[in-house]
Amino acid sequence: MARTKEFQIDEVLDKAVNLFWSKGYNGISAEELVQGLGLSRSSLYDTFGDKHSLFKQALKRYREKITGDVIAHLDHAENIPEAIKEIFIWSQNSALQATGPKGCFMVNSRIELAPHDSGISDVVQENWQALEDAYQRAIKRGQEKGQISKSHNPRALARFVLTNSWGLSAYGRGAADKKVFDDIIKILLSTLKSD
Amino acid sequence: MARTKEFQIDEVLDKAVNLFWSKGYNGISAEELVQGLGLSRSSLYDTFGDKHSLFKQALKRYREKITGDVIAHLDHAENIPEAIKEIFIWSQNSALQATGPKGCFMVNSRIELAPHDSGISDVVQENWQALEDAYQRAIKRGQEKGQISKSHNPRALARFVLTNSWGLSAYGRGAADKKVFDDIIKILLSTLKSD
DNA sequence: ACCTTTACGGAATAAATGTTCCAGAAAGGA
DNA sequence: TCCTTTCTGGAACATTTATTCCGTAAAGGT
Repeated sequence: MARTKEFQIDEVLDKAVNLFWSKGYNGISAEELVQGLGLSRSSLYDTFGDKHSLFKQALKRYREKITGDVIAHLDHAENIPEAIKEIFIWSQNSALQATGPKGCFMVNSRIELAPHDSGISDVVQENWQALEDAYQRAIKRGQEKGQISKSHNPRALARFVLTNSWGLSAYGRGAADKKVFDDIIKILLSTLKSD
Repeated sequence: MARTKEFQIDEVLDKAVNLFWSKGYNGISAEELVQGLGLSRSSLYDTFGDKHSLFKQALKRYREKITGDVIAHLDHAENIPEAIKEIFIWSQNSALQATGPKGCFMVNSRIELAPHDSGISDVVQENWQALEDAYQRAIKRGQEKGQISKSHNPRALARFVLTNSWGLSAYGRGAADKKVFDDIIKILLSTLKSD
């Protein structure tokens, strides 16, 4: 055997997620990545391949960690409207905090790269579908429990919730007003419950 | 007097809008701009300044033409829910067409640049505010006419509509399913009308 | 017809970007 | 302890990028 790596792959990948999430694929340079990730150029290329390959791995890591958590939250929820509200509040908090990357890494990547990069588009597409399915399952259970209106089918409502989530992700990427989040969350929940 | 320009500034700006809208600020090179705009490098820099300045002018042009049209449409509308529906159908059509830039140039720019570029952020911010105000005016008239539910105030509903519009803009930037647009439009309009 | 002003085309430039390469050092097994 | 493996730091590379410069040509007013 030989020398072992001086870094944890997942830790570096988490840093890569934050860097790409914050500045985008084209917005960050190889030099900034080397600085931000804290390992040498050669280790970076040996371990993760080129910039595009690193980006894709970071995107997949986000899919597992962040999106995975949201899906788990929905799948374990008892009170569905409350669970959805919590997800939106979480998004609101991250938008209003001074530090940390803004918006949603998947939405950002879809907008920056999806039209011209089918490899990235595939990852982003799977992420939307997984979320749509998770919302759909949760909303269906919510309807069976009488927590959510049955005036629209679960699939359509899932897409509706997700569209609002994406809209707020885009909004939260710029100067954001808490009142806008409050308004959206309030109306969205009243739409889910009404009937 | 001296020689006159061989191009129309606004025509070039329209082309610049399409190029930046399609590939983003960092995604397009100066070389591609020269090719796509059809004028020489020196004319380009003499007339519009550097790349960043050209981008800002393109963004402002979009604000006048595209956003301006939407606001005018809302301000002249008699049937408000119908007018809103038309705007969303227009967005749907552009997303489903094979050609042409996808999504909304303002949303794209907010996501790519707003967090790190205050000059661009200002333009994007003004665009959101102008649209929010226009939706607010229209929805207020709709409520007075009995076309729109009064269970939420016009400002909150305006923000809600705009968030859905932005969510669909992000969605429409990748592979888009007509059924998703149909679902969102249907639920959004039923939310506006219900009481 | 001339002269001033300004657009034009393209070469030229300096900086930044993504990537590779190499020599040395460190780790662990034999 | 030695040897093999492979990680590491940094120099080096080719390419691309954004921008400037300059000689030439064209337009319009006098």
